[in-house]
Amino acid sequence: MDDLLTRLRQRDWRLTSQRRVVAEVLVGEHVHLTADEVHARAAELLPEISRATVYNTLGELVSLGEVREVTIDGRAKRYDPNVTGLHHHLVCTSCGLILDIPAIAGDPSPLARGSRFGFVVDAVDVTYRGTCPDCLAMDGERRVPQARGGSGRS
Amino acid sequence: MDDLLTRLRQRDWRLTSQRRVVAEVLVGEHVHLTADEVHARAAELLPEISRATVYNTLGELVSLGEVREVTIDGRAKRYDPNVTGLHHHLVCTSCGLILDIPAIAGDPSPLARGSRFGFVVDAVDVTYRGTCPDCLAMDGERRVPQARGGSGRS
DNA sequence: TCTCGACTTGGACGAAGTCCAAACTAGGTC
DNA sequence: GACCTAGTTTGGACTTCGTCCAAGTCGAGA
Repeated sequence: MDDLLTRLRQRDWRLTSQRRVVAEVLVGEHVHLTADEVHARAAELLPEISRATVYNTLGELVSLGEVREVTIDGRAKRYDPNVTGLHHHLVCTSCGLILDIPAIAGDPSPLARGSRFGFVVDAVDVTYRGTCPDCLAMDGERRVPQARGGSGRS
Repeated sequence: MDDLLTRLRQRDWRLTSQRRVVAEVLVGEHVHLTADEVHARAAELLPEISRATVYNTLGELVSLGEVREVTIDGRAKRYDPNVTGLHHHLVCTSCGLILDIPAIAGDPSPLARGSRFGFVVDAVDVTYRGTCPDCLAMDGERRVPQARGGSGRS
């Protein structure tokens, strides 16, 4: 966390209390929060923080490469503080659980694939969709799908 | 196209003119249209068709497995009529071009990856993001990014 | 401490998508 | 062909997610 703040300050990022709180929420939670969830968590620490500021700050953290933006379900974007290791996402379409899984040998190679089509590729998003162990166990029982936001260790 | 309509009718899908038009637009265009684009195209053939009907019909085609829903940029969902062959998407972040590229040996194996975590995986979305040849050629010239919706042969 | 430019705020706005009740119609039955 | 009914469509209201803007605030260098 302190590392992050130091890095940001080094890049002329003015360190306001709002930005600090947003960064804390993201790094502290280790899950994939939506902007609204970040706002809610941030507001617990700093009640007067505005939605616009949260959006601005998230956008900046993304463009600084400190946070990764993932769109899992086409609804709200989610913010993933895990940018250090290349990883993919395993998503439960029943309960919304999002798990980070490490990329392995044999996973798609960006450069090789893109170059065949003249593209210069700089990122690959891989999302596996399926059903998690818990939902599989619940089997026949009808369950109202609910967003779990991802308890994946990021 | 006729195959599609036959398949749908066999599944007790009531064949209305609205549904026929939406299916025609999707299959005819072979590109990745947004719901709004589908509505605009459909309205050329059937001016009184409503947005709600287009959304309903797209949702049904997706749940029937005749169309694939892809979220490329976190904005509008896009609808991909190519569900026959396993393929990935190559997206130009500069102009919005979307290209279908075939999956190849060495691409992620859904079942194997998911099972390590107790998941039963039924789909994988792979999106490569980068810059297309045209935008690379335009190089330094500042260009207003615009959605090209994807001219990829689906 | 002062100053200034970057940052924050709240509210308006816009795009994408959903919901609902009323009207309509495809397709089966007679 | 006429009738019937459940499934479909419509338009408009509504929700959610996100962006924009002008005015006010504040971090950090001088």
